[in-house]
Amino acid sequence: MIHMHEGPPLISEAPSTARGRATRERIVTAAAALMHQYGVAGTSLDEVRAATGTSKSQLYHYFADKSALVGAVIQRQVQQVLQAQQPELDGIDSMIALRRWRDRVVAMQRQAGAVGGCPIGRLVAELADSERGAPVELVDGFATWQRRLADGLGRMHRRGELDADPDALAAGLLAALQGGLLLAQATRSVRPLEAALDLALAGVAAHLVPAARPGPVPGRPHPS
Amino acid sequence: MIHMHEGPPLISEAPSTARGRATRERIVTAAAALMHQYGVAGTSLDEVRAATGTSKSQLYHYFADKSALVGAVIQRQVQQVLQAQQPELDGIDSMIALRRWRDRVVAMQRQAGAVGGCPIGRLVAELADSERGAPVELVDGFATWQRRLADGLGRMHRRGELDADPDALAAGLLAALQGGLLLAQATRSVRPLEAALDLALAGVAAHLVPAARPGPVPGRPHPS
DNA sequence: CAGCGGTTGGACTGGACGGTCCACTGCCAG
DNA sequence: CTGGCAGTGGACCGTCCAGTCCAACCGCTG
Repeated sequence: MIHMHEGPPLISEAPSTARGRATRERIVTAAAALMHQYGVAGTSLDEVRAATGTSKSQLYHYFADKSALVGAVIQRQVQQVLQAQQPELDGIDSMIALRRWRDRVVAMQRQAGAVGGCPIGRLVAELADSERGAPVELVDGFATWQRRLADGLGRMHRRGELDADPDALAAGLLAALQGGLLLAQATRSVRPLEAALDLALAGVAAHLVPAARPGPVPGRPHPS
Repeated sequence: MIHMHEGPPLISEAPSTARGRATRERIVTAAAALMHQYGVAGTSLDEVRAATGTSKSQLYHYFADKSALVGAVIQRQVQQVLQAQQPELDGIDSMIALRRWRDRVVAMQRQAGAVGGCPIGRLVAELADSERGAPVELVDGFATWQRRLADGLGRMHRRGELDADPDALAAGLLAALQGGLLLAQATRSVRPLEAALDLALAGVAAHLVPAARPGPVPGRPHPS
């Protein structure tokens, strides 16, 4: 079981030369790929070493210990995932944009051979501990991801097009994505992912205020 | 990395006395609990041994190797999960029944301290391999779970109350549940689970045929 | 009570893995 | 050219862990 460290720095060394930075980068990249495929526990430092053509001392030169390396991998994956959807994620304030995002996510998964779920999701499942929960970096990753979704939804809400809590909808969408990816990974097919996202999108659409205009929907107060 | 075995039996011994069966049972139960909490890789056989007050030779008397034990744990967890929702899962053929199921699942998670996701989900995340996917037992577990949901939905569909593919809806619901549990585990709160299920339920409701109404739905022959 | 199969205890082994240590090399500043 | 420091190579250590082995034990049946 790997526990994320807490407390004092433990930042190990930040490389000061270009070569050093390149090596560190190479290590994190390879480690991220290996851990995505085989899991954190299933990836040994020797494998990372072999995959990068580095030596043991370099790993420990740039990272205090394995959990520090895992921390770096987490940061990288969070950044990577968010960046990959950046364009579609930025301005989700209409059903059309939401569908574009859906298509993008599905396409990415299909391109990846419908194999291997969300890197963040996998890390959470593996690293979450009953008493301390998941590492903060991961929780934060989910949080900003959800916020990005909620931002656009919030705009729709403020425009009076949506009559539900944008945060809850965003959480639901994110959950649908994660669950869809999990099932997709299990069945090695994108179908469950599509089903999950479509169902969630239908749920969002159900909270659309029918006409921009007239009168409140029966039993559902119209937002100011 | 643990791989599930395939090929020849490898069933090890089935206990023939009551005492033997009790011991085997004790081992599987404890192993399931440990693996749910710490993951498969994070649970050593020595820990299982200690938790059950058994000896190494007993573990290897009843299970060929660790992966056989994992297989038994999987079977147990699948059965356990499905059984826990049996009553609510059995006749999901109305929105009311669907909500009852939702409430049941949320209550179970809340009771568990909003900690630790779905046992099956965790196993899938940890054991799924890029090239061979998840162990069949797990995929089957998901499949029967989804079928249970789809059965009720199918009845609604045949009654003309639902205008969508019951299988896709079931997959979406299951994904929402899994994703919701993952987020719940990360944030240690049931909120995301509620949000996920509510959104999915809204999605199902959106596919309800407006009036129960007489006569065939357009384009969809009414079943005899 | 003798024998036997199912069951149990626990020492032992070989290898994997995280982590340490020290000697060396390349690069840049003075 | 040279001293020094970031960067590198890789042998080595202690621990953990899956899996092996054999000697005992229990409870049944003949």
